[in-house]
Amino acid sequence: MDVNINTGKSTSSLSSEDELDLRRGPWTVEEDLALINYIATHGEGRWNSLARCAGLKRTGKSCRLRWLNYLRPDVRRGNITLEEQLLILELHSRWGNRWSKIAQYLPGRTDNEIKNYWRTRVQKHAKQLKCDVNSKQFKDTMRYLWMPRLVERIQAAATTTEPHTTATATTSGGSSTTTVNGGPTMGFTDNFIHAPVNSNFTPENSGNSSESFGTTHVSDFGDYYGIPVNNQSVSQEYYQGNQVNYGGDNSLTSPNCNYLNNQGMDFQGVDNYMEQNSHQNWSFGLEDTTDNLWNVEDIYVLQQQFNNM
DNA sequence: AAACGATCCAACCGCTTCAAC
DNA sequence: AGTTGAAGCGGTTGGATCGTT
Repeated sequence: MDVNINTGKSTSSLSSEDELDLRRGPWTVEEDLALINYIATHGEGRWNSLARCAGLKRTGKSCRLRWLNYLRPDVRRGNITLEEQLLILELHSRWGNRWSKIAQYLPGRTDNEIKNYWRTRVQKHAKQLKCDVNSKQFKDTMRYLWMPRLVERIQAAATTTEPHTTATATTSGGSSTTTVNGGPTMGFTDNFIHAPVNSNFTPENSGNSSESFGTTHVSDFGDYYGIPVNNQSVSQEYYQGNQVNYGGDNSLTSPNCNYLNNQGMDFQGVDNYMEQNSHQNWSFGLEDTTDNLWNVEDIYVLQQQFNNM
């Protein structure tokens, strides 16, 4: 029986693509170079004819995907940073699985990458909490626990980056600002964390090393409980008061819901900022080197809360 | 060292939307 | 208005890698 060496399929059941002897599966270095060189000369678009003209035995679709998700010079590699996590959570809470729309606000990140992050990390936490990722409980947990924690971690990490960078994170009287390397601060109308633009980002320095961004390692969340912010253990304070109250009126408060409410944290501010700065890369590389956001005790407490609802 | 399971992510698939004619 | 091809999008898959036993 004749078998197509690329697809492994019997030639008797070949599709039109197979008949053209189209390749599938992982791209080779030669294919990548051919695609890059062709686009460098002729530009992108018209993917089917591009694939033919470039001498690639691939579908236009495959070429487009390879270019957009991997070869494009501005594609950012490496771990999703804390700020990016925060953005993803916020934007997903608003738009759901609109990955490409979300990706528009994370320069250099592809919809595919964000989608993978969501499926592998966020859904994993939902699984740990034994609740559906689309349930109100989990969404509330994200909004009132996870996201405030991310904000704290961003601030804490920014603090610990000094004096390696000029990062500062201050909170006083309900305001919070973060500035790194003298970059512009985020123009949130409220007191959302002010993250700067990383104007130094290039594909070359976008490796896994957080050093490439001039920032320091962010510790595991388990260790996070000891990170002092403003000369006090915010996280401990946070955790001690960490009792989510689900009122009969569906109101939901938590200690760091206080962060949201008392400090006037209003995600309209995120909106405003993103509208103004969507063309910019605003991450400053506080890579989350772990997805261990919850420790065992967290999960237990949350499960208890869910069970009591 | 080997086997196994879990996790990650690049790539594919099918469907929808858009634009040109 | 209808058709067709290109592009975009979200869901899914499968192989590579990593961690555990």
